[in-house]
Amino acid sequence: MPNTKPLSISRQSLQRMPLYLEHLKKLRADGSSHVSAAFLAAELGLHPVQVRKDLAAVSKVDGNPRVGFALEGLIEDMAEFLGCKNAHEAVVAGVGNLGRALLSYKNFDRYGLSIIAGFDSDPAIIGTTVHDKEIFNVSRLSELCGRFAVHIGIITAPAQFAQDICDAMVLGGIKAIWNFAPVHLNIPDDVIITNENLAASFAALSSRLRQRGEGLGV
Amino acid sequence: MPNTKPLSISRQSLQRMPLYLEHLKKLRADGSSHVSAAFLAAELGLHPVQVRKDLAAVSKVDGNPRVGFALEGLIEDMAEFLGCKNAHEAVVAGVGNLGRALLSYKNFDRYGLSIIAGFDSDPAIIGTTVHDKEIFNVSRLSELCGRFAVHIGIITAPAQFAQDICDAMVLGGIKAIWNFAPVHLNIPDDVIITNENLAASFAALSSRLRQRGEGLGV
DNA sequence: TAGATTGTTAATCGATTAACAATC
DNA sequence: TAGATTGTTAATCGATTAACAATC
Repeated sequence: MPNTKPLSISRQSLQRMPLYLEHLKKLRADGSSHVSAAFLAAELGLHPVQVRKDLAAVSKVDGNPRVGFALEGLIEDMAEFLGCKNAHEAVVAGVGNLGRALLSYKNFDRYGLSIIAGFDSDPAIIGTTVHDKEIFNVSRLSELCGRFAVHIGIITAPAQFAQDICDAMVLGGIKAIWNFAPVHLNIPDDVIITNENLAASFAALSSRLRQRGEGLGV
Repeated sequence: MPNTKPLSISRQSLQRMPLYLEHLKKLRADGSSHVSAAFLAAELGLHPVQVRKDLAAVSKVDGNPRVGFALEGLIEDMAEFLGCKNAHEAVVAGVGNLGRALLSYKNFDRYGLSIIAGFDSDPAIIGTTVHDKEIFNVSRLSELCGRFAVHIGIITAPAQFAQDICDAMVLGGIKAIWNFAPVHLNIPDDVIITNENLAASFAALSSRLRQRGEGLGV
C-alpha cells in the first residue's frame, strides 16, 4: 500500500487551511462552482504552487486544466480534514478578559470547535456563566477534564499560575494545550502545545516597524 | 564601516526576544548576576546555539566562558532593542470581547506598548471607556489616527468590516497592522502586517492532536 | 487546436543544529 | 591547568519557489 500523502502536514500549511476553507465558502456563496489555484493564491496573497500543494495534501479532488478545482468537493474535504464534523471540545482556565473573549468567540463554531467550560479561582465568578458556559472552581480542573473527556486545554491565566494549571490539565487527561501565558511550560512528550504570546507578537510587530523606519532613514 | 550585525533579524528570533527578556528579569529577581546560553536554552526549551545567536543579534554583551553572560547588560540591551523605552502606541478598532481584552491586557506595559484608544460603531459604547481608554466612533478612525500620530493599528472587528477599517487606518497614517480578523487584507507595500487568526490556531492545534491520535492508532 | 492550468521534480531560500577551535 | 562555555563556520533540515512536461 503505497503512501502517496505525506504523513504529516507542515505547521504552516495547517495554519493556512482554515483560511482556504473560509475563502472557498465565500466563493461558493458568490455562485462559483470552480476555482483555480492561481486565483485563490492571488486573493489570499500566497504562491500558486503553495496553494496547489496545500489543497493536494487534504483533498483528493483533482484540479482540472482550464477550469481549476471543483469547489464543492474541495470544501467538503477541507471541512472533513479540519474535523469540522466531529466537534472538538476544550476548556479554558483563567476567565479574565482574554478567557472571556475566547469563551464568547463565534468563529470557532465554523471549525467544529467549542469551549465547553471555564475555570477560575475568583469566588465572584465561580458558578456564573459566560456565553452560556459555566465557570467552575479551578481546583476541580483535573477532575472535570476527566469527567468531560475533554482533550484540549486553553490557558489564559496569569503567568505565575500557568504551570500549575498545565499540570492539572495533564493530570486530567488533556493532550493538547493552547497557552496564552508568556512562560515556557514543561509538559510530557505526548502532550502537544501551541504558545500564543500576544505581548510578544505585538512587540515583534513594533520592532519590525521600527527597524523598517530606521532602514528608510525616517 | 563594516556592518557586523545582520540588517534584519528573523521573524522567529524577534518573537523569542520578549521571552528572553521576561526570563532574564526573573533570573535577576532571583539574585543571579550571570547566565549561560545553555542554561537559558534548557529553561526555555530552545537550542543553546540559537540562544547565543539571538542574544548576539541584539546585545554587545560578550559571553564569558565559565560564567556566561552578564545579566544586567543583557537586560538593558534587550529592553532597548524591544523599544521598551520609547513607548509605542496603538489604537484598536472593534471593541467586542477581544478588543476589550486587548485594551485591558497588562503585559503590554512591560514592552513599552500601549493601546491608547478604541473605535467602534455601536452607539451604546461610543463615549464610554475601557480600562481608562476612550472609545470613539469608528467614523473618526483616520482623522484620529492622524491626530494621535499613532502608527500601529489593531483590528478586532468582524471580518466583513476589516478591509474598510484597514483602509481608514492606512489613510490615517498607520504603518503597521495587527489583524485578528480572519481575512486577507490588501495593503500598500510600505505597511507591514501580522495576521493573528485565533480560530486557525485553534483548528491547527486540534488537527495536530487528531493526526497524532491516528498515528498512534488511538 | 491552442492555451490555461495542473502536478511534480529540482533549485532556492532561510532557519536550525552540529562541529570545533578559541578562551577565560 | 582543565574544563566549561563561547562564537563561528559548515551541514542539515524544512518550506517555499521556479521550471516544465502533461493534459483537458
